[in-house]
Amino acid sequence: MATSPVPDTGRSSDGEPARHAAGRRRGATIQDVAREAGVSRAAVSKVIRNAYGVSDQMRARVEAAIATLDYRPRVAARAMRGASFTLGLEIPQIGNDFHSVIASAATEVLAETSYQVVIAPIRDPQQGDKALQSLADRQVDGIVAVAPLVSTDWLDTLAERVPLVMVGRHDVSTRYDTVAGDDESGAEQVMEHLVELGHRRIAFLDVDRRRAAGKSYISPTGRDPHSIRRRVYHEHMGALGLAPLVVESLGHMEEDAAAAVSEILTSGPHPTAIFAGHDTLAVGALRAVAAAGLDAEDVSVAGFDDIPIASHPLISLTSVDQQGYAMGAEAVRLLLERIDGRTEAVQVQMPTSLRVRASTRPPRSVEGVRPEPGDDR
Amino acid sequence: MATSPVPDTGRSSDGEPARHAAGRRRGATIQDVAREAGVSRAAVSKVIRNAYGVSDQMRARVEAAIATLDYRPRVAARAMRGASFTLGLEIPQIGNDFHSVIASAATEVLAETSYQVVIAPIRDPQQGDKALQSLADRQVDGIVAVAPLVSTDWLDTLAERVPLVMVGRHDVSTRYDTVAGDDESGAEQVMEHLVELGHRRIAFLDVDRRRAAGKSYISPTGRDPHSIRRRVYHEHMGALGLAPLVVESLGHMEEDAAAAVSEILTSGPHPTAIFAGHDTLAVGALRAVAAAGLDAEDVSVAGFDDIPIASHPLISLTSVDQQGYAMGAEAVRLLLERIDGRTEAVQVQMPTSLRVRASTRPPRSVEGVRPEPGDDR
DNA sequence: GTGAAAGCGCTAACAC
DNA sequence: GTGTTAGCGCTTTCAC
Repeated sequence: MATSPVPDTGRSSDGEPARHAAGRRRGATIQDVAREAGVSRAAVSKVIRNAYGVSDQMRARVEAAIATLDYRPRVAARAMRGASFTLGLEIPQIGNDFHSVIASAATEVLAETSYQVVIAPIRDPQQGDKALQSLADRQVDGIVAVAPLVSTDWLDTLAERVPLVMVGRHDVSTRYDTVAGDDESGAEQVMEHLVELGHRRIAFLDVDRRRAAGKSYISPTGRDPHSIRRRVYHEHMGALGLAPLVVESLGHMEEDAAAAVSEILTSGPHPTAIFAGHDTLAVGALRAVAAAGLDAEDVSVAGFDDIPIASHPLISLTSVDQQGYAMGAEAVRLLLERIDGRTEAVQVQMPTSLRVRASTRPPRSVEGVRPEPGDDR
Repeated sequence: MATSPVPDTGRSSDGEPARHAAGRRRGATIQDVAREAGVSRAAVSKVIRNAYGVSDQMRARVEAAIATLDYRPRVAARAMRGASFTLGLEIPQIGNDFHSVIASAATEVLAETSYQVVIAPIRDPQQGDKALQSLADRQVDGIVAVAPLVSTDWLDTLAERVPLVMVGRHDVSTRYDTVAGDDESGAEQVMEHLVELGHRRIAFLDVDRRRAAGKSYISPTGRDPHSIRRRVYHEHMGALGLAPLVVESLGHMEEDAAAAVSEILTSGPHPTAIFAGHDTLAVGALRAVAAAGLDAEDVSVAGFDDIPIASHPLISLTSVDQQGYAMGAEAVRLLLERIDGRTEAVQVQMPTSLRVRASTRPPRSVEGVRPEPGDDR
């Protein structure tokens, strides 16, 4: 491993510096190092890979040469024969706090290994397959993807080529692993909480997936987190004899949700509580509620994921904690296991717990049980 | 470009499927495609690169073969000869909203080109050089980095190897471009605003950079955004004959800032206003203020960057908008220009404007001019 | 323990 | 217009 903190000139000891078309200097190659150290290329390769069969003396010479030339192995060249020592992380939206938490966890776990992470954002939700595919083209040694909008068959095929772990999918595949929250029980907790507070006109805020996904909309298997949360909502409403009301946002962004909620708040009687499909939508809902001059007693809002801002005292959003950080860490751990040879598929489900905060209150009209306005941090 | 949405088996038409050590199937190669189409490898290469000199007939045959085999060029192999068609984006912290905005912008601009983006998070602020270096090792065709903690010399040397654009640095290098906000005027606007409201005990909330950076602390050139903001703060306080008070957070995270601010709020007389070095710190400060049961008339808070949550009515943070999205887009544009051959360095400075919101109020003790509590969205 | 040789999959000259 | 050739920098047998 090179140690010099400054990239060197890459000038090999015995010749002119290699240059690229645009006059760019190229770094030293394994050949240069071998020459400098007076050994063969293979010997250098062994040293940098920590492989078996190098004498201490040779190792020292090679390491000195590496330091002198500030040699750095080209990942592309290594990837052609062996591994790239790179793991790909695919997240649907950069800037989504829940995804960020997962990414942070992954990055941190990987910091203890010799793997690098590259994050590939999906530029277009319809193109989840493209993004995953391009990660595979990049010859990463494994992929963690967060809830991509692709079919299980497609993933199965991809998994034949590269070790794969999915976060936020409940698929039971034999070829890749999954890590997901217990969406069923999480959603139940939300509904029970709202009902207990006395709410009856409860809306579910979801993304209009058909429009968000566009033409290549993947048929809902019913096993994705949002379908489950929505189904549980419907079941509870049905069981109580209440009329369901689904509010559909045009996208996953806060402003999309705010716009959708604004609309229902200004047109006639509105729900007294909103169960949002995830926290970013919930925060957008809060935006609309506050902008309309209303508060939690007019319209309570609950979310899912317990993103960091949810616990902010000024936001204080009731949400379902599904341990995003642990999910990300676990996903990476599973991936490393897979790279290491495991072939049986594993499904992990994280327990959920409801964090009750100030965004959910008994509706103004009802004499319900006052919750303690406790903030859990 | 292959069009089949599903990765195929990669079985070449005339032989057994290539397999990897771990029994992983490998995809078709350019050789397989050439065989299938009955042409040479070079011909296939020309077709996929859209290069000059291919007859329509041959192009059709090749494209059919590509589709049949679901051929996908290996990025690693391409990178060894030509370009990787990948741009690297280096952001200091995944999950920081300002960085996310920049990353989104970059991703969006690149979506219109044939370039892919990979994001490399810095796992350790002390290791900005490592992260950049590893992006270079990955043979990306260019790099956009957000305010890495490295010296200009180091960047100059790196820039000899790969096209480079820095965001949030005011360096004037001859070898790489910079895009930065007008930190000087932005900070002035904040200070003038706070003073005009009647504040006199104004604190500056900054990250304790020496501790955050650790041993490899890069000497402050004074040209980085935070040094400038802090200097302007000191200048204003000095000009008014006021005693400066710098509150130092242990890190860039919201909770670090909240902890630091909590401390000064509970120990004796506290400032009536806090100018935070960036919005994440400001949101953390608001957390501490709210947790202490105080509001904007007790302690006003202003930030820098105008991250999306700042405009949330429940947060309503006064902040300096430096057009993060435009910065990200501009950085990518400059990088593409550089890849295209430009060699003169360019420095872009974005204008700033203060978004006054509810988090800054006249101090309770003062009869100042009430600002309009306008929220700008 | 060490080195020579054979590729990995692709592109860029240069022949034809 | 099309095919042939020579590598890019690395890893990996397999002799020595």
